[in-house]
Order: sequence, then structure tokens, then C-alpha cells
Amino acid sequence: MTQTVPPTPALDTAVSPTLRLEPLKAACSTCNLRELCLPVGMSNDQLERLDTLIATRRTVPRGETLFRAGDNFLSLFAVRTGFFKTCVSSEDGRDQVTGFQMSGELLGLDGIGTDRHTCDAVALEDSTVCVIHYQQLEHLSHEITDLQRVFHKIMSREIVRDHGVMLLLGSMRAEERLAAFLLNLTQRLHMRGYSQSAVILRMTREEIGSYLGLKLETVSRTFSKFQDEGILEVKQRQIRILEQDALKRLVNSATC
Amino acid sequence: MTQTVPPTPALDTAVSPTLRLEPLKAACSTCNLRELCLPVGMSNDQLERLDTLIATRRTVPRGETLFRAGDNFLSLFAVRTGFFKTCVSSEDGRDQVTGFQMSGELLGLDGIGTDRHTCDAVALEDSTVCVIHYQQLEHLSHEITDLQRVFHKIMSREIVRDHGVMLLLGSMRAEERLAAFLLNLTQRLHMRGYSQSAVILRMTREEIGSYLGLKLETVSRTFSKFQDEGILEVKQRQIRILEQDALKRLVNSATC
DNA sequence: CGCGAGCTTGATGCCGATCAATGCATGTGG
DNA sequence: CCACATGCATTGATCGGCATCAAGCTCGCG
Repeated sequence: MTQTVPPTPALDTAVSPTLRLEPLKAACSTCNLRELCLPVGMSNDQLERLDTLIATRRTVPRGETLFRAGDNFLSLFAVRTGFFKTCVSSEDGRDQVTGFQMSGELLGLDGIGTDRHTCDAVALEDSTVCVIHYQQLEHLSHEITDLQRVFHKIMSREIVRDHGVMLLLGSMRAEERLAAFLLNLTQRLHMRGYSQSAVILRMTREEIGSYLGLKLETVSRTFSKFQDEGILEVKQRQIRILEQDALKRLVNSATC
Repeated sequence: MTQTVPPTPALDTAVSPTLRLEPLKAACSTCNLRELCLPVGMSNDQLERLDTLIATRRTVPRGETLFRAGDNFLSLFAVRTGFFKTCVSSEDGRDQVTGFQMSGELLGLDGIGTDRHTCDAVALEDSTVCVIHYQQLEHLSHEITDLQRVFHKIMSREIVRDHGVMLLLGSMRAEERLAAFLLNLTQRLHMRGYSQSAVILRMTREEIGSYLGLKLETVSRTFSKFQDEGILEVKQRQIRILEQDALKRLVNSATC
């Protein structure tokens, strides 16, 4: 049915009894994403200094772009609520979804290299992000060793993730790609307290297809096939995973 | 015919014929790759401090691995001479070449996130690398702002590069992929002083195919097709580009 | 209620995979 | 020096998975 609400603070240790109604002021120290986001593993002291970094929040209505390829790069963005896609496009207009981002994940790392964004970030539902002024982040990570360490890890993991997508695009067949996609998505949602078996997709078949290097019809057919085989229950964008093991087998087994 | 020697001849390092016990002293400050590698844009002062970072050099004979997925991560490696491939593999044995690295390029960024390497790095010809102890790099980039900045840029560019590969794997056809590959390769070689039109491939058809998400036969056929069309001259691994514009047109034009 | 965006499903065709044979360069041992 | 093995590349024939083209279908929304 509808996506179950996350068991809110899976991680509220002590310090959070303050009032819930923060205006536009963002604060890592009271954020319940702090175990998923930039602040992982920081002390309270460090968290308070991190708070100075997160100047503002910004809301991005569904369908709007947070930034576009070519935009000046000034800030990173941490997804607070909502859901994004990032996509690159070639000169001739082909485009490729390079990722889907959910709460606690960082957007904009692509811009650091050239001081310009190289992809578009589009909200797939009404979303809010924390704005992280990049120069301040660099400055602060100069002072806080742990921040530097975490930030490097985040970038490195993004590279590793990209390699995984390359493997998927380069060597998997349609069913394997979709299975891998669903497992990845639900695993990440699960970390955020959502059900491991019920998902509401935030993206269209076409966007999934673009990410997986398939056409939307192939995505649709593969969903139907999984449903026929009793692996999934598919109702438009509502997906229920009935046989997680079957998906895992698909991903891990060679060309059967 | 044969690949022309770069104008600034490979460094004067007479490769020691002695055993590999004692480390060769490496030094960024006298390295002629310093405009391509980690030291870009550093002052002489900073370069000297960088020298303290590069503890050792290491030679990697053709076919040997520099590191493997699962290895403990301790160091990054800067390619000094030679040529590498990196590849990831899935549990069922499929593997995917994720990149080819030449002089001045960094290897090992994937290991930062989890303190373990996630891919194999294999020398495709006899190579030498500078060993960059990662903790020391983190420490030093704490002190040298410029080093931190450059390092972040390098990681970011790697992410952007990966996105480009995703676009290629997700939406291009065989000819476009090979054309993009050749243009990228020659462009990088050109930056290093080699000819823009004559390349000697360091990798097999199979490795190219793995990188591009194609089978080796398809790579071979596509080379032959380009040759028939007068775009390339192909003699095994010796490639001469006769019509660079034709390649560019292939990459930039939609499904003609 | 009807429109339209997004999804499903079918029919057909093509690109690249697969299977298989041959060619070519390099190396090794007799 | 040749005979042979080996690894890599080329080329042909055939096959299959996914793209493409083309209808319908569903559901949310003005």
C-alpha cells in the first residue's frame, strides 16, 4: 500500500529534546539524518561547528531543478526530505540518469572539479535540501579532521557506486539490471526505516530505463515478467517484493 | 607508425637494475608530470613539502596487479610511467574494466570509502608508480590548502568521468562507443606530448570491449568498419586516425 | 467527464552476442 | 632454423534480446 512511515529517529541518542519547529535554520546537531549524512561519527562539539556550515535550507518542488549542468558551482546539497535524480546529457540531446538521491545523500559533488555543475539535479517529489557552502566546507574540514575524513569517504563511495553502475550497464541483462536496481533502492530505503518489501517508486519507467540503459517498454515488460513469476506485485508505481531471494539470485548468478 | 616519443622525454630516472629492496626516491618537485598530477598549481615551497609525502616508487611489471579488490587500503598511487587498467568484478565472475590510467593519473581512490580496495589495478605494460601514503596525504592536505583543493578536484573529476562512461554505456551504439573511446584516449595522450593521430593500444580487444560494454568481436568488427570507411588505419594494436572529424561526428550526432 | 501523462502489451526488426573457423604474430624447444 | 604452441585478432553465419513502432489501457486531475 502506501509506504510506511519510518520509525522516526532510529538513532536519537540523548540530545534531541529541543523543539521540533526549526524555521529555515538547519542544524546538523539536531538532524535525525546525522548518522547517514555528512556528520557521521562526529562528536557533539564537532556537530555544533558543523551547524555553522549549513547556512540555509531550500525547498525544491517536484519537477524543479536544484541545479543544472553549466551552473556555477558554489554549494553542495544534502537531501533532507524528498527524492532527486541527476542526469547528464550529451550534445546531441541524449541523456542519462546517473543516480537517484534520497535523504541524507549529497548532491553536487560533480561541480567541484571544474567549478561548474556537470549534471542536472531534479526533484522527483517536493523536497528540501540543506545548502552547504563549499568553500566553508573546505575551510572547516581543514580544522576538523573527522570532517575531512568523512567527506573523502563520501566522494570515494560515490566513485565506487559509479563503478557498480558501470558493471551493471556493461555486462548485465535487463532482468538483472532491474533486480539490482530494486535491491539497491529498497536497501537504501530500509536504512532509513522504510519497509524492505514495499516501495513506491518516485520515478517514471522512462527514468528507470535511462538509469539502467533500457527503454521504458523493456522496464515495463520486465516488471510484468517479475509479477508473472511471483517475484513482485506491481501496481503502477507501487511495488511489493514477494521474493527478495529471487532478485538476489538474478543479480548474483551468471547467465543461467 | 610507432608511437612518437613525447617531447619532454621520460624522466631521467635510470631504472635501477638492483633489487627492489630500497625505495627509489621520488620527488614531485622535479617530476615532469607535476602539471598533470597531484601537484598542479603548487608553489615551489609546497612542492618541497609534497616531496615528503611521496615515500617510495614501485615498479609493476606488465600483467602484475598493483592492488586487488579486498586488499587493505593504505596508499594511493600516481602512475609515473606505463599504463594500467582497473576492473571490478561481480560475485558470479563477470568483470568490467572501469578505466585505463596513464602517467599522471591517480589509482586507488576507490579504497578510501571502506579502507579496502574495491577493484583490481593491473599494469598493461611495465610501469612505475609513486606510492602516496594516504594518511600522510590527509595530514598534509590539512596544512596545505591547495593540496586539499586539488585533491578534491581530482576526485570530483573522477566522478564526472564515470558519469560520462555511464552515458556511453547507457545510450551509445557500438560505433559511437569506440569513437568516443579513441578520442578520449588520444586526447589524453596528446596532453602528454604524444601524437594525436597515432596510437599504440596497450590493451586487448577484449579489454576495450569490457570497458565499452561490447564483446571483443564487436570491437574488432568496428575497427574494421572504420578502416573500410577510411576513418582509421588499423594494424593490430597500431591505430592511425585518418579522419578525426568523422569520429567526432559519430560521437556528437544522434542516431543518424 | 474527458483529457493527457504515464504504463502496458503486441508485432516486428535490427544490433550486437554467440559460435566457429581462420589468420597472424610471438615465443619455445627440438 | 623450422615445427609447433599460444595468445590475440579477424571474419563469417546465425541467433536472440532489446529497441522500435503501434495500439490500447489506467488513473489522476481540471
